Amino acid sequence: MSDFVHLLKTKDLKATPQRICVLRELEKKNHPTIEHLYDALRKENPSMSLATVYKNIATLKEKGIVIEVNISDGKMHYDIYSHPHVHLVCQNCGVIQDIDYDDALVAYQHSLETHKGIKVGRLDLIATIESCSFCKK
Amino acid sequence: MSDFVHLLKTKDLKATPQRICVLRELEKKNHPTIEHLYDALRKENPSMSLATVYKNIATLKEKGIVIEVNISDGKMHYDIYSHPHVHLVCQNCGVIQDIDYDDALVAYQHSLETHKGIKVGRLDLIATIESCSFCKK
DNA sequence: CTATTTGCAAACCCTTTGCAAAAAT
DNA sequence: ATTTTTGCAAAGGGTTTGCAAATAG
Repeated sequence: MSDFVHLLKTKDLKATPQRICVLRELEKKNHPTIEHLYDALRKENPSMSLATVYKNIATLKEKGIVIEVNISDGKMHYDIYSHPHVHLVCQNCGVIQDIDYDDALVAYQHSLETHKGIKVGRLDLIATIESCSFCKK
Repeated sequence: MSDFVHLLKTKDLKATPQRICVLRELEKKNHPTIEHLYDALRKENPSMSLATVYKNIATLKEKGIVIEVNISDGKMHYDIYSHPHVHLVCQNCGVIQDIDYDDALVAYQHSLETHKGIKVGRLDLIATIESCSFCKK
């Protein structure tokens, strides 16, 4: 049994081919939009519907399997959520990269909690850079 | 001459009453949505058009006077941009607060730049908290 | 067999656009 | 007088919904 089938079962979701394809496409780490997913998946399965992509993403989001990445380009991007991480967005080519938390970010979260007397549930951090190794500018 | 009129002139924008009202409403620090702005401004000026709010926000954003705050609630929120800051969003009541950068966040940005060999242009950071002093939960 | 999911189309926002009239400089 | 901005209505684009048929477990 593939990992995705198992993952879906543990979350009480049916392992439909459409759903597994969505996860497989997300796994490629391109941080695709709904439209990207739809275009890619329609090539394998021409009857795949746009609404199915939307519904599956909504379901996977509710279950915490997928997170939304909002880089303010007018469309939502999606990412499989494995552990907390930061997104690095290249202003030049649009590539989104995942960056693991480091000690300095953990320290910042602690400083926030200490100084503001709050408990941070989640940090959504998008760091914009002018160019990256993919566009080499 | 009011500060806003002066600000607009330095950015080569005409100081229309509608534009000044948008800025005044943004100044209240409620991080309003377009709809909030429209509803509030229509009370003072019933002929104020929704398209005018959109156009002014777009113009003010282009000039760097206003920034978009995306808390993933389906609508964009807006904020006057004075200096870099973080947004704290209460999951319970939806209130958005501005938090100034502190040494720990500056340290994190430096660690990113040092370890990844990148130059960060902007950090968009949204910290989600479960409850806040406004909803007292 | 039962509950969930799919696919289609229509409906639903929120946002943008075109254009003539009004206002700012 | 010139250029920008406003207001209206229509169009646009991404997302959601309703429902019958298909599928997973």
